[in-house]
Amino acid sequence: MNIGEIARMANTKPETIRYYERIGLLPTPARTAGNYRDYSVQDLNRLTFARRARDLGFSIDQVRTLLDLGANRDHSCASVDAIAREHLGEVKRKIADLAALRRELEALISQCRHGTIAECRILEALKPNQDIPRQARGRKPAAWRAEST
Amino acid sequence: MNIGEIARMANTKPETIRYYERIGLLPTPARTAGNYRDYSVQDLNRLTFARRARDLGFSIDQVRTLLDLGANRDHSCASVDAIAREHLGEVKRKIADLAALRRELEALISQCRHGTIAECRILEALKPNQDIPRQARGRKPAAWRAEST
DNA sequence: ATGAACCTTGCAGCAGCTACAAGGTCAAGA
DNA sequence: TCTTGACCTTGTAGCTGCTGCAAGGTTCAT
Repeated sequence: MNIGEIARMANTKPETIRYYERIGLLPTPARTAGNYRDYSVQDLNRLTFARRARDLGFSIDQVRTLLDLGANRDHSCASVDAIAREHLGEVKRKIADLAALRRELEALISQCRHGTIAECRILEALKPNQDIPRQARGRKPAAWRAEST
Repeated sequence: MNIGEIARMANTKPETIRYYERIGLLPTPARTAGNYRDYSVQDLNRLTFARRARDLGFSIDQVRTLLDLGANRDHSCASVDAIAREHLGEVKRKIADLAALRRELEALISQCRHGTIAECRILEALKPNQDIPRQARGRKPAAWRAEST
């Protein structure tokens, strides 16, 4: 198979495959007489595995490790489990972070009174809160000013 | 204020501030006799605003727009609202993608039987499904893009 | 023979910083 | 006064994971 064929089969692109080769995630393939990359079924399997793991959000380094682990058939799969769990942990953390973010944004947006910029609560809420002392915040907005591009 | 002081006050780093200046997010500041950057309170406010917006996940471009919008006090704040809503939409989409991912990972991990690599279900599940008969079972979650923040 | 559709290499770019290196400046202590 | 060390300056390269482009080579059909 040439690079375009394997790319279609693995649902990816030639550029990505060459990139994977460059960073050592895929072995350097055989070459045809015309210097085209010539891939085997093993190459396709390795690439497909890598793509699937990437789609699940594993980092390139994690994919590399998973591929390496897969080579030792007698080894315990505990390390595989550990990598998956670690990744799951990261995903959960990201979800929590984004959920907090969503709450903040929703609070921000819910304050919009659809007036002018001068009384915009969203911008207010983003502002440095140094001079919000006791009064309502509308009074000293010149504290920050944008100058143009 | 020199760059280190303003950095501490805005809870960021000199490198970041110089970067913001380079990309035009912050204006070029005054300079001292010794060619040190010399920041005003306005600079600090602008930077603090930018950092807060960035912490809430707004892109640099969105921050730039928000800052520009903030300059026209008479303008309607509808565009500010729109940007915030758009960002909220992105955040929600990301949360949904990550939630799908989490379910897949949990399914993967729950299959681990703690045996050898040869019988590892996690690796199995990641493998090219070329010998999974006729059921087209190749779906993947929405192509989510991992990112840092 | 010619043209399209591929392939090759190398390099630049995206976001949003971060981390150097090699030198200049400044305030404090001996 | 001199020296130390903590800052500052510029410029440049690196991070992740690709993606795109340019300039040229190959293959295949017509």
